[in-house]
Amino acid sequence: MRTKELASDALSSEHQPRWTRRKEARPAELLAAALDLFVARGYAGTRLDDVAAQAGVSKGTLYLYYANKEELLKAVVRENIVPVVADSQKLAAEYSGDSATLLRVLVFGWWERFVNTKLSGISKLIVSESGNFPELARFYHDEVIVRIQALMQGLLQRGIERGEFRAVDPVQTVNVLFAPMMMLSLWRHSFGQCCKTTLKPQAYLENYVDLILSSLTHHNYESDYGKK
Amino acid sequence: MRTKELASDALSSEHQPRWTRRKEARPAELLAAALDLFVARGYAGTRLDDVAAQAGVSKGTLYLYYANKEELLKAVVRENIVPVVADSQKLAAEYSGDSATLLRVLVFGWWERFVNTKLSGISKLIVSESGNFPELARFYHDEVIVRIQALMQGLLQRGIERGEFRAVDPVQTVNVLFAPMMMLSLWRHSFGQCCKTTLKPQAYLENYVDLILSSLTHHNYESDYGKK
Amino acid sequence: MRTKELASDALSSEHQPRWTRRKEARPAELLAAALDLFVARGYAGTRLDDVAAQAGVSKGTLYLYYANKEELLKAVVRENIVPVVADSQKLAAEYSGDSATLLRVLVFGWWERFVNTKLSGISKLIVSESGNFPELARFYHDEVIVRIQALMQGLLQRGIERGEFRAVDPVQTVNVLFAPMMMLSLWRHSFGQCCKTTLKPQAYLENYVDLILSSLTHHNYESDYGKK
Amino acid sequence: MRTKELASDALSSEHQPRWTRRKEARPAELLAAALDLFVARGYAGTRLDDVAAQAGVSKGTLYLYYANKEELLKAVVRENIVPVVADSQKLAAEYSGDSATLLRVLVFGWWERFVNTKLSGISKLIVSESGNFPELARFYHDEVIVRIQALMQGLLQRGIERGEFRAVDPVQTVNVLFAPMMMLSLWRHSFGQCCKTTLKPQAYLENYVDLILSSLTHHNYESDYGKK
DNA sequence: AATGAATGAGTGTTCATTCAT
DNA sequence: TATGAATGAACACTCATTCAT
Repeated sequence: MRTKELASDALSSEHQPRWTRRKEARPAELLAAALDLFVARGYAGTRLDDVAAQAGVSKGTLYLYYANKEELLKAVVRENIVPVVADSQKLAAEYSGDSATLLRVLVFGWWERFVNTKLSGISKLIVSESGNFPELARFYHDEVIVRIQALMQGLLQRGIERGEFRAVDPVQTVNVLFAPMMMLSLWRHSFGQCCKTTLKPQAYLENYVDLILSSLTHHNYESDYGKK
Repeated sequence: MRTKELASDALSSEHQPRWTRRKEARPAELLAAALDLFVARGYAGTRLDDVAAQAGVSKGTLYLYYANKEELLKAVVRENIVPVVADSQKLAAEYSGDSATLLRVLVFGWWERFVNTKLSGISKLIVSESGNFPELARFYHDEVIVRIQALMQGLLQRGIERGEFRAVDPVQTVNVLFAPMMMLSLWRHSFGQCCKTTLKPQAYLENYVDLILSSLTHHNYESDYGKK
Repeated sequence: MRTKELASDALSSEHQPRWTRRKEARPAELLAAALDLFVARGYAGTRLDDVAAQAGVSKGTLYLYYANKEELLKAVVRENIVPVVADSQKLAAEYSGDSATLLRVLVFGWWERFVNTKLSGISKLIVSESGNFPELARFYHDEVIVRIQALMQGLLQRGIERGEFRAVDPVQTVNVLFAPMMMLSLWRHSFGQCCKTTLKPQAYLENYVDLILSSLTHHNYESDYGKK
Repeated sequence: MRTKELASDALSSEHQPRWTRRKEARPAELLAAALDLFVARGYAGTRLDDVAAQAGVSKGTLYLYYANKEELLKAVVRENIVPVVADSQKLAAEYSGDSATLLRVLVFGWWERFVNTKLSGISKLIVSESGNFPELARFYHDEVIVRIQALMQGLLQRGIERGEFRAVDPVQTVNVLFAPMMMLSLWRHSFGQCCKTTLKPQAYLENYVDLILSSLTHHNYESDYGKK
């Protein structure tokens, strides 16, 4: 084994044999397979045999990269979450137009880059398995949900400050604003898979934005917030 | 319960019967135990041993009432769902005041009778297991979700007809209106269990109703709906 | 229930109410059901639930009459075997004609009263379960097989003494003579149930008798028996 | 094997590997263990734990090779049956002497290579379990019984054509000829195991052949066959 | 680095048996 | 005598994990 390593090191600068390149690619393939299966069948319903098979490796190989099933799940979540937040934050920071449009852009951006993607399956997975893996849920909550909500909260404050939105409590309102996005993610991976449903994402999102904006621009509405 | 225990304690020193004939009570006890555990640990994570133990019977007894684990799950769902819909519909039919107040009453009614109850755990369960039990999800969708949405849709139409609400597309809007309620149910049984969260149900619901009503009463808002 | 019993007692001298007669009939009904099911499904494959159900009683009742499953099996065998041997022996004792005809009569008698009857299922059952219930097999061997072979042996000796049959070793020959009868019983309850087979009982028995008689009446055949 | 054991003994004081890679040998070992136990205890009475233990592996290993208990049984039957038929047919094809001797050779050949072997246990097993596994019985019937009977039928026709045997109906007679062989197989694995019996295989077979030949060479016997 | 044969604890399910009524 | 609810030991089968190669 020692000699083998030395030999391959010696060769690696000249040409890349297939297995060397795959060495780095393995985790990605494994995570992709795991993501698919975890989302499709849930944690318990996913057999590592199948993950390995779908990734084109043997079951033993899986254990070279991930200590056990739980670690694999954590890796799936971690690896897929990092880009999400970064994307969102960049999107928000770059924008400089009016707040209503920014809301629109954000919402449809999330649709394209998250909800309409395998990534939304992770939300579903984490919600489903939160009972068995609380730390994972906490991780996801802190790394993803909190940040997105912070983003939304910033948007609300920006709109209020610029006089575009009426004064609402940004902290509490954010939870409500967040709900339809989260539900859309869960819906697609639950009832969306097995029921004939009237919910059409585009129309749903249009209505969602419409509802929010009509509310936020309703300057003479007397909410409870102002009074307290 | 207290008196019962004392009474049986007084007698128990002589001999403890292995079991008591309680055919009528059994199913309810079993379903209660199953509901608790399914909600807490998910389908796969729930052992029938534990369900039986929590119900105070042996594992074999479980099979006298439910053919297998899946049937037990189905029974849990079915038995707990029937009253929900009835309650909701009665609540709506009885009301005759203004639509805004009706919305308030409905929302806080659901909170009290569903979301703030074990029943919301069923929603979580069904969403989580929808991949493994699509029929069950379909059943829940058709029996619960669709009916509640129909209720909400009726409310919207009522408000529009009475001139209380501006004209929105009732069919699409309903999906958005439904989202925060559904999310609250899921949230309580996922992140609500393991994360420090700013989400406080009462405030959340207040804001939710506020947001909706401010939108629906914003008569001079130019939505896309009216234009098409 | 109390009054019912008293009433029926009072009436019982005049006519037999159904349940009183059934009290004595129970074991017979149970044995009949058990015979059917044991034969059809084997010992392990027969559930006492089904035996009870087919006999029209509850499972608990079964245990009032038979201590356990094994005892039930033994009873099935014992109860059904008694008449068999008696029948056979009476049949043989009564006959006074020529030995060839006696053989014919015996063979076709067994066919009618044993092989072509549920009873042959018992043979199959005992052979099948001999590994698990050796005592039962021993019992059957001693009570049935040995006696029938004794009968046949007597027939052979009678034929030889009367000069109708050539001299053969009665003890050893009997085993061979017995084989086709036994196999017919087993065949009907095994391959006869599931295979398209050329074996037709009537023709089979005709050929069997034919073969034996042609051999036994072959006086100038030089067998090994005479020489040793 | 000897050297291997010694070598491993020398090393074993340090650590005993949990298992050794023996993929090629496993099926044979498992089938041998299964054959033994199925024959000894019947299908239901055989625990896969025991099969695995007797084969020196864990229960899980069994499932690497056979999908379930039924498949294991089928494999036991299939694997052991193939050589039987081939042997029989070769034996018959090679012979060129007189038919009586051929009969003798065949009968004692079967004794040595089948009846006096574990293989006869399979017959017993299949007869016993024919009710639960009809397809298996059918398979055995078509692959083994039918072929052996065809062999015997050929022998009869050969003898008749060569004038060595009197004219009998080969089709029906074969069933009778086959019976004593089959019964001997069953007997050995049933009553032969638990009863003091006069049946001694050698003498039994001698008498069997004797009976058949004396019949077949009884040229002036008036059977029913010739008359129809 | 990669394999895949082997493991064994764990769980759903069955069913003979018991016993309060 | 009869019931049938309750039991619990037993067993087939699964699958995450290990490790010799």
